[in-house]
This record gives sequence, structure tokens and C-alpha cells, in this order.
Amino acid sequence: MLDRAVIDALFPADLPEPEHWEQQYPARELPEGALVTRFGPSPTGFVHIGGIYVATIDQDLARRTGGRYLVRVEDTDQSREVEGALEQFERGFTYFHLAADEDTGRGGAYGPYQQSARERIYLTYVRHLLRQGKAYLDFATKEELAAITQRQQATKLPTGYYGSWAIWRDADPADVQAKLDAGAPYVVRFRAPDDTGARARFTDAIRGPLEAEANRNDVVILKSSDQSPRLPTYHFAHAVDDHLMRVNLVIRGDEWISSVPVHQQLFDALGFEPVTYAHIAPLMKQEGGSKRKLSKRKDPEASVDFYIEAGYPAEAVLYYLRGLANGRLAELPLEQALAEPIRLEECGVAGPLVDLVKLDDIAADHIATLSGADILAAVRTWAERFDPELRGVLDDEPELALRALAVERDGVENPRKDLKKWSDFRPVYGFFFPRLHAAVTGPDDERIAALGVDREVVQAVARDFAADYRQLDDGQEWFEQIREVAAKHGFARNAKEFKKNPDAYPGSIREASQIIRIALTGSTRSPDMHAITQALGRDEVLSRIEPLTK
RNA sequence: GCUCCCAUCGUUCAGCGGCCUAGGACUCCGCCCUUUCAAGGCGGCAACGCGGGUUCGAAUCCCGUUGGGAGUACCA
Repeated sequence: MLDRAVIDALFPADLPEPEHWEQQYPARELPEGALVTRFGPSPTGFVHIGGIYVATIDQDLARRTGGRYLVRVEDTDQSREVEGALEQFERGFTYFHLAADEDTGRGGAYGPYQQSARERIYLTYVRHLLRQGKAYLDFATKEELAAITQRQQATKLPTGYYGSWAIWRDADPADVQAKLDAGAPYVVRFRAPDDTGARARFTDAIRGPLEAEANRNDVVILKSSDQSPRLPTYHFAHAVDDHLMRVNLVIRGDEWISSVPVHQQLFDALGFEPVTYAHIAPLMKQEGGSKRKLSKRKDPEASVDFYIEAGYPAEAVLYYLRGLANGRLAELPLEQALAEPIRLEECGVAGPLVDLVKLDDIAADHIATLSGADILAAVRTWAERFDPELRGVLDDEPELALRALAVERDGVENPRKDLKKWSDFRPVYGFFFPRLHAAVTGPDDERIAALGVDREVVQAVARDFAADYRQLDDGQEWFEQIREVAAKHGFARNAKEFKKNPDAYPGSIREASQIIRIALTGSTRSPDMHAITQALGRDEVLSRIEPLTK
């Protein structure tokens, strides 16, 4: 073991003792059973939808029990940091209503909430462990480490830094001193307790009792001394931060299960009360015949920006996610499901595939419950960032927008489910606005041509329709106009008749009405035509028919 | 390789020893409604990976096997 003086010389002289931090961050005064949770995003990329999933659970549990929900930025790997990640986090959290009770922006008594700003705290505890001989200095180079791993693999031994492979574990203090004098960089490793064959046991809040081999690896706890700031590895930061922030429930992805044995040893060595763990099954993605974790790099839908850019309502996404976590919530109506508690013991243990088709369905259902005014407000907000032209049009003609949205929505028992996300507004309702409408160019327009009606007939229908056009209030009467024109030009009365004898007619009433629909909306799909003409007004209707008459 | 975790329709959630000839939702396919596309209504296809136990009785418990996932970093 190293002399205390040698150890202390490695740290700032004014570095506080553990008691200092213990007093600065006392136990929280919270009601019995209050859960303190934390979400720890790492700024090595965008927030993952799986992060939203976990953060939702963190927030729900804390709120529900009168506890606290923290967001702590886990930026101990400065080399992998991505520009703009923090801003992206904030966008994501804001969009999904997941703002923390305590974080860097909002502050809190247990900060800083960014690991890179907690260097001194970590150093205190590293020194503490060093002084007790529970940690040691390791000068092994990258090459030496690689060689060790290689030899272990060759002999089919477990890889790692342990036992006789741990070349600096029981090094002669004189050798250590010599390295130090030579200015060699070192890391600090945790001295794994020597309990070969022991089992590590713990109870996961989701999975129940779990066990594994006790850890015997001397994991790195403090990264290389040639870097500044000197930061800890995840394992050590987890122990120190969650203890000092008085977190009592750690919810994280199940890729951490295998690290629990190390974490237990670390908590124990540090003299910390153990925390409860809840390991969540990660969101998956179908690839070929198998599943794999949703990947930030390969899957666009892994990023929260995907949902924000497309304009999925946050409530719909949250509802979907909660349903994945607790099946019970998926059976409830959205509003109720959002208000009901998430229960850890009901969380699934196998990773669910994210199903965008299902999300679409949920979102369409949800938007169908909204009023035209609410939809307009949401679309305007979305368009401000993602479709400025649409935003401008909406601002200029809010009344028209409202009239458009009212079609088959206001006063209807089953509103039309044609909007899954805000970006659908333009393709579905854009035609209402003259500035966004892609008018037909004439009888040869390919959308019209696709109907298979002779161009002369199209022209004739359009001419006759326009010539006698009346802007009627009654939908039935209004449609009679199409019927009359269709009959006059020999269209079949219904699709069946036409199908029976296609050569006898230029088309059926179906084709006749589609001619008008395409002229009016530019598409074969649209809300009720009569309602559309009401919203558009007589002049606009006629001007949209007009190109077909030439 | 080693160590963990997991396993019900295509997807998702339910089922926690008999109520299961396995249920709901999404998808898909029919049919109805209808001037189109939708929406809506009705109906249908479709699963307990496999093999052993335990038990009067197993999707449910145990063991094995297969398959999938994760970890095995000075990444988190």
C-alpha cells in the first residue's frame, strides 16, 4: 500500500474530505415513500426515444410519490461529446413535458447536475478509497492492456484486469514511485474484493430477485491522469452522484444489469447505502428476422427529433410509450392513461419493438378528438419551425383554416381520422388555400388522365357542371348537380353497372365525381366535397373547374 | 469463449396451476354503408419455440435445449 503522503500529493491540497460533501448534500426531507429518480442523458448524440421512455417513467414515479425527478448530464466522456447535444436534449424534454425538477438549467440544492463540473467531488472519494487501499494506481499502457486481453482470449479465459493479470494491483510502492517520478500517466482502479466464487444478489424492482457472479474485475474508476478535468468512469460517477444526490431509485436500461455486481461493491467500499435498481427492457427494432436495440445511427425513428419534425403530438407518443411500459394503460383512453400511475412491477421484461404504424393509429385517434382550433394552434406552432410557408398561409387565412378543419370534424360523431401528425396538414388540407393548391393544368393533367375518361368527356362534364353551377346549402341537392351532368354524358349510375359493361359508358358516377374532386382538391382523396365547396366559396370552386373546360 | 437477461398471434399488451376450444389493440383480408378516398359497423386469418418432468390438471412451476438480447472499454 502506498504512503498516505504519496497519495495526498496526487490531489489538490484543499480537497475536502467526504464529510464535507455529506454535509453539503444532506438526506432529503421528503415524505415517506417518496422516490428520487434521475435520468442521465449522455451528450454523445441526440436523445433517444428510449430515453424519453425511461425519463417518462422516472418522472411519473417521482411525481406520484411526492419525490424528485432529476436530469443529470453524464458527460464524462468528453472525447465523444457531440456539438449541440444539450440543446437537443432541452428541445426533446420540453416537447415531451419531461422538464426535470432539478437540473443544470433549473438548478437545485444537489448540483452541479453535470458530471464534468463535479471533478472535485469525485476526487475526494477517489483519494478516500486510495488511502484505505481499496483502490490503486495503474500504469498499464493501452498496448499492455490489449496484450493481456489477447492472451486471455487465446486461452479462453475471462477477459479483464483481475488476479495475476492485474499487474499493478499489488505493485511495489517503489515501482509506483518511480513511475510517478517519471511522470507516467495512470488511472485509478478499484480493488475488487477478493471473494472468488461468491454470488452477487439483488432485487430488481422490475424483475425481482437476480443473481450473478460477484465482480472480480479491478474496474477503472478515475480516467487517465494526463487529462483535465480528471473524470470518473460511469461506474464510479453513478455511485458517488446517486448517493450524494440522494437518489433512491435508479431506473436505467437493462444493459446495466451485468454491472450491478461492480456497483454494489463500489457502494459498499464507499460506505454508501445501496440503491434500488429498476432495469428497463430497451426499445427494439426489427431487422431481418431478429430484433436489436434501436440504434441512434441506423434508425431515424430512434431520435426524438424524428417525432418532433414529423409533428407527432407529444401526448400520442407518450401514450404509446406508457402503453408499452404498462399494458394496462394501453387499454385506457389517452387522457386517463396519461393520468394513471406507471407501475414498475408491471413493466415488461422483454424489449418491445417500436411500431410506427401503431403510433400512427394512436395519433390519428388522438387528433380526431381535438377541436379544429386546437389542431390549428398545434399546426401553426409546428409550422413555424418546419414549414414557414404553411405558417404564413395559416397566419393570413386563419378563418379558412378553421373552416377547412371543420369539415367532417365539427358536430360529427366520428371525425375524419386523416391527420396523424402536424406535417400531414399540408398534404391533406393544403388545397383549401389557393396559395398551396396545385391546380389541375387541364384535361390532360395526369391526375385526371388516371381516371381513364376521354378528355372530350372530361371537358364536357366540366363545362356543363360549371355552366349551371349552383352553390347549394344542402349536400344532397348539391350532389344532384354532378348526377345530372353525369347522366347527361352517359355515365353509369353506379360502379357496379359500369363494371358489368365497361364499354357502354365513359365511366361511372364514381369517375364523374372524381373529375370534380380532383379539380377541387387536386387529389382523389379528400373530405366531403360539398363541405369543401362551402369552405371555398362559389368563385373559387368555379375557378378550379375552369382549367378542365379548355 | 465466459457471465447475465429474455421467450404467447406479423407487432404489442393480457394471462401469474383449472374460468384458455388462449383475450384485447394495431396490421392484413372479407362483407356492409357509400358519389370517391377515408371514417364507421360486422366478421375473419393468426401465437403459448422444442423436449422432458412435477401435478388429477401447465401457456402458467422445475430442468434441459434452441433461439434472441445484453455485458465482457480510460462508452455510457
